[in-house]
Amino acid sequence: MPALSHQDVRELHLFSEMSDEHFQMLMRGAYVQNFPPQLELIEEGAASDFLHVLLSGSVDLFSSWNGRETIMATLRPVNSFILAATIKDAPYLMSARTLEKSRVALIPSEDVRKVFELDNAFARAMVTELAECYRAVIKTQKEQKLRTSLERLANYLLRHQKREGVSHEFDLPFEKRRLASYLGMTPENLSRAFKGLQAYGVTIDGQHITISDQADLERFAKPDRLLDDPFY
Amino acid sequence: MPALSHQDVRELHLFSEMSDEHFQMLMRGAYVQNFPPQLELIEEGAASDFLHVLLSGSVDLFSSWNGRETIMATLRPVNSFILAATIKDAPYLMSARTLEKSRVALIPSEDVRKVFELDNAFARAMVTELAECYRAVIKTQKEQKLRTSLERLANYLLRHQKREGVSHEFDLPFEKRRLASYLGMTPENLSRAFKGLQAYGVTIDGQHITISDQADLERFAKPDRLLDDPFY
DNA sequence: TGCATTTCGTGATATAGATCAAGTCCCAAT
DNA sequence: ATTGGGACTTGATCTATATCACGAAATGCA
Repeated sequence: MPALSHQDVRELHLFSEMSDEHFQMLMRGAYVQNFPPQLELIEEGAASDFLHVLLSGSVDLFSSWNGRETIMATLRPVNSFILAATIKDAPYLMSARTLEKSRVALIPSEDVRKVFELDNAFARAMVTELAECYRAVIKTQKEQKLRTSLERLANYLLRHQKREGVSHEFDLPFEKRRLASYLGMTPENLSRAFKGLQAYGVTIDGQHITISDQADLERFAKPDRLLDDPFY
Repeated sequence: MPALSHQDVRELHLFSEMSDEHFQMLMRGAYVQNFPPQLELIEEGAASDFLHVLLSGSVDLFSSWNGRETIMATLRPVNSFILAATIKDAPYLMSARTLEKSRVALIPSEDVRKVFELDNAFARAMVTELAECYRAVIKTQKEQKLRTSLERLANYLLRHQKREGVSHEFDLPFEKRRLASYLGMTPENLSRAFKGLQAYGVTIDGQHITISDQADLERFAKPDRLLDDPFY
């Protein structure tokens, strides 16, 4: 594993507090790989052999049952994923695939569990990480159950706007079919939803979004810190 | 906090591995309270003052937004709840209310965070607990997104049957209106779903369920260890 | 430059489930 | 015994969203 990637991993909260010695133990068996787009990294049901850390690119977590499939989350760098399966030594509950060309660090699960027993700072960082993951899923589930697709889109736009710095114009970060899946709706309905938001001053041209009446959109979207604030 | 309740809490995996000294530190500020049915113990958005441990009775975790409300989970004793909010010192993401007369142990969040820093075994137990909670939510979300209401009911019946020992007859553990909410559907639709399952050999008389054709029901329900096995 | 593929938009229709409105049954209090 | 309320059922709509079908636009590639 090249030293540069080490540094990226080390800077993650999950790994930043542990001792150098234990970090080296983790890195010894770890390696970094470049994956092409649309490659399945993980299949749900398989044993968790590696803790994954996404260094660049992006990754979807998805699940299937009885021929149906749904996207559970979309990950951006730098972030670890499937920590819970790794630490419990349990099968993955979700599959993962790259969306674009991506660099991923693979750390053997066995090493993670061993170092977890040795390093108290690592164990504590894991508590924080898992608590954050837990809360993120709860927020997603709340949003899915409590908001209509139009409301989810409106709030997504407001969140994205905030993330990018508060300008009234910005571009969508990925294609609409993926945005649709991420928001739990079909591409067709996403089209209609964008049309529906025109009534609240949202115009769209290709990937480019313009929010002409911020107050009106917010009045409709009713953003809520317990659902939309990433730090809560 | 009476010694008997101490014992119940101590036996939870979360508290069983820590030192006696640190357990006493937690129990010193803790107390047990009896609550009547339908009492709101926690309101979402509030600061997390106490880690809760349900000793007897049952509790619903639910959320609201914009006048809508949804049940996120139903808890049975003995279990802790809102651990993630407590350890992150963040506001509750869900509200909690008793369903029946319930005994709950309240442990000051500040003490939990303090002991978490001192006791390594406690920190590690927390990792396990949070990983389990995380996986439980993921399973719920998968089930909600991938299964229809009829499929959810069918699988619920199979899970409940297994939990109670594999008899072909059993009683529902709570009233149908609550079961409906738990399964993410309306009471009306639950009625219709029960009728729909008659085609697969399920008969219902009041609270009493009879599964006359186990194989047929399983063929329809397609239970999956990644969704339905509580230990995965 | 031109062709093929994919993405996007839009209308028509289908479907799962919610909501609304009665009506039945059961139980508990008077 | 009578009454009243709650839980449950059932049927009739209503609504959000999915699915299907097709044409237009954009994109990539030879």
